[in-house]
Amino acid sequence: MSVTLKDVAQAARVSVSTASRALTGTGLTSERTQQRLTRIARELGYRPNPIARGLKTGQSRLVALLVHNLTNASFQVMAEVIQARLKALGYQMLLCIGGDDPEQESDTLTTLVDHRIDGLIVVPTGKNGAQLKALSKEVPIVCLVRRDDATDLETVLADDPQGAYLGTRHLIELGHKRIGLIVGRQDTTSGRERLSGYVRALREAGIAMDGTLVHAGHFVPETGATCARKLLDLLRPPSAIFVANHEATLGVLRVTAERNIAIPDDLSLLCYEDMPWFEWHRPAISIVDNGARDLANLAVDRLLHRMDAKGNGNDGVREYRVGARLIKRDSCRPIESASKPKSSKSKSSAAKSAKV
Amino acid sequence: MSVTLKDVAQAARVSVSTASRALTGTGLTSERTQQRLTRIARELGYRPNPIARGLKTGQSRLVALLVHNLTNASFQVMAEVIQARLKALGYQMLLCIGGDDPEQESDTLTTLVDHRIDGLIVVPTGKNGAQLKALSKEVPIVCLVRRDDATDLETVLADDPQGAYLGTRHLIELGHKRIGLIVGRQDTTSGRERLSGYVRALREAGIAMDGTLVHAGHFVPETGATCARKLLDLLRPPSAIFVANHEATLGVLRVTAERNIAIPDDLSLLCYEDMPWFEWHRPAISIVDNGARDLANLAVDRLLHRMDAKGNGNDGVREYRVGARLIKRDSCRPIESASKPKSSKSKSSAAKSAKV
DNA sequence: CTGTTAGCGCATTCAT
DNA sequence: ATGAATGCGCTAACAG
Repeated sequence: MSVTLKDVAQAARVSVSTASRALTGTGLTSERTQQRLTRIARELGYRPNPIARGLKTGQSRLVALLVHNLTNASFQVMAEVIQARLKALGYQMLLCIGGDDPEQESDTLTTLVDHRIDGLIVVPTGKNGAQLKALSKEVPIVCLVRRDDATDLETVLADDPQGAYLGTRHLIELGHKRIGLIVGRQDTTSGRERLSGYVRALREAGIAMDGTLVHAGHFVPETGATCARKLLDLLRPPSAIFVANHEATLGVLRVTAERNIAIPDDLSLLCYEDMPWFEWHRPAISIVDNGARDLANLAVDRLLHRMDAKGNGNDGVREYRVGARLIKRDSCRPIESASKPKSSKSKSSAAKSAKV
Repeated sequence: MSVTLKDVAQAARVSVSTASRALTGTGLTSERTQQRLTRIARELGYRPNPIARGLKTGQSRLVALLVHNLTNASFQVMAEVIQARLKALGYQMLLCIGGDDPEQESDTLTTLVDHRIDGLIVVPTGKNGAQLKALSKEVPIVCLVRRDDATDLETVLADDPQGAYLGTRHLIELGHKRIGLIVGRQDTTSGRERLSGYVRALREAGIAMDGTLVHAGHFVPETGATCARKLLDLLRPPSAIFVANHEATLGVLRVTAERNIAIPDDLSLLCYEDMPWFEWHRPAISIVDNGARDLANLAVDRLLHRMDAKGNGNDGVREYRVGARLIKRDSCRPIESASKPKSSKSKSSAAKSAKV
């Protein structure tokens, strides 16, 4: 079938090992044979067999990325960035989609080490800490976006406390007092941390926390719809909603569309994590940018570092943070007076009836 | 490090070959030893080494998917679907992103066969036909979404002629006579075919084709912006635009937003290929659905078929089509009279000022 | 600097 | 039905 090292060696009338040494570029061969072998290999169209090499060396030039899905815009850019970086380094990316399901994650994890991957970047569900910890002895692992609390792995996180704080403070500065929060599950790093940022901003502003304004839920659009309805059905609905659960954003938008709620006139809307179309949506949607691209790059950096410093175990493990940024667009607007909660409501219903 | 077949064999006091036979489930062992070995293997936590197995068998349980990017919504769902299907069958998916760049494609292709992938689903750039053809002798290949004209590979395509026809006819039925078309590069299957569908619908309706209304361009948002501007700057601008170049959609939206063009009042907009947010956009954007999910499923089906019928070469190669569907939402509206282009314009500006 | 030998983990042929 | 032996393609330890 394909041309092997043996073929090259024979053609060059040297032993297989000489050929190997010459082509792998260990300086253990004479300059001349080195060049000669390289030439012959090229002429013959020799391509080393990574499988055979892997069997010997225990390496595969395969690096896996395990994410929950590809619908989440952050995961998309991370996958693209990571794949590009890895390919440039001669690695192939094994992309796995775990669906945020612990069982699938566990499953995938084992098959991945079976395949002798050289490294792993994983967005952990958080339910397979023990397994992850065990695997980390076999292969360098970097956790991305979420921490797995049961482990002590190198971890690259967004600065969610800061991001949520930034966003909430922005809304407060615009005069909003009743700010609805739709946030991710509280058993995830980001879920907890974004809530904490929200709470801190409120406290700093001397605004009493109102539990009815905060909803935590699963990472699906339906969550957004359900929570948005609950918020808008409140006796005193919020004048702004901070959607800090990326996946829920579509659901929220659906509800505001259904109810003909004008943004930002009737309601200010701030979302977490950018999507390409947020900018073209009307109104353009203001966001807290989590820095997906930089997160991915940093994760690759850290992984490569650990892959180089091979065998160092979980030595010098660290947690990294990539700062968030507020990107103001057109979906948030100032509230003039804080003392007329009715006004906004009547205004919206007026707009509604006018439209019908 | 990890437990090997030898370990299992020793623990069971049998030879390695017996262990191998028992565990791979060739019926060449006694029922009893079969079960005993299975049990012991499980107890020891034995996991076969795919690398070693691959070296022997020439297979890897790896199937590659090569797409242009993950920004395109269709590619996202295809990647998700394909990965899910493959994993269920015990394959790992190698996701590669080629950026629609022939050189990258060629590069990736060779490394993939180096890795002895068992199958390949590829969205070809169309510039590496020869290579693809050669590789198809080593590994089953299915082309997806685009055909590579220089090859005769099994190919799964969307029914773009039909889809474009459907979309164009829809606009015509709404009374539009001047329909702008922004379509993909004409050196791609989809680009050519969508144009042809547009042309056919026009011809059937007895509408003369106006070259200034048709723009073909690269698959990037900028294309959409550029083309939209050209169309709107026309002395007699179109009353509807059919964006049949998925990636260009954002660019078109940007321009209409910039110019405060109301959709569908000032301009009807129809897009090709769905995106999750099209439904929540205001107005909700009507689309021609290319059936990404079904395309992916069919591609996997065909690939598996060819992988089973191993060695059959390019025998019985076929081209498959997945039909398109029109999904009407709110971005297209009927034109009452063909002779009052001014009316719609003044109306929209009235609406606009009313809102301000 | 080069050739010889061995072995990675497994599947498979040939014996028995 | 089982064991012994061979080799997939490559790298590395060991001689020379």
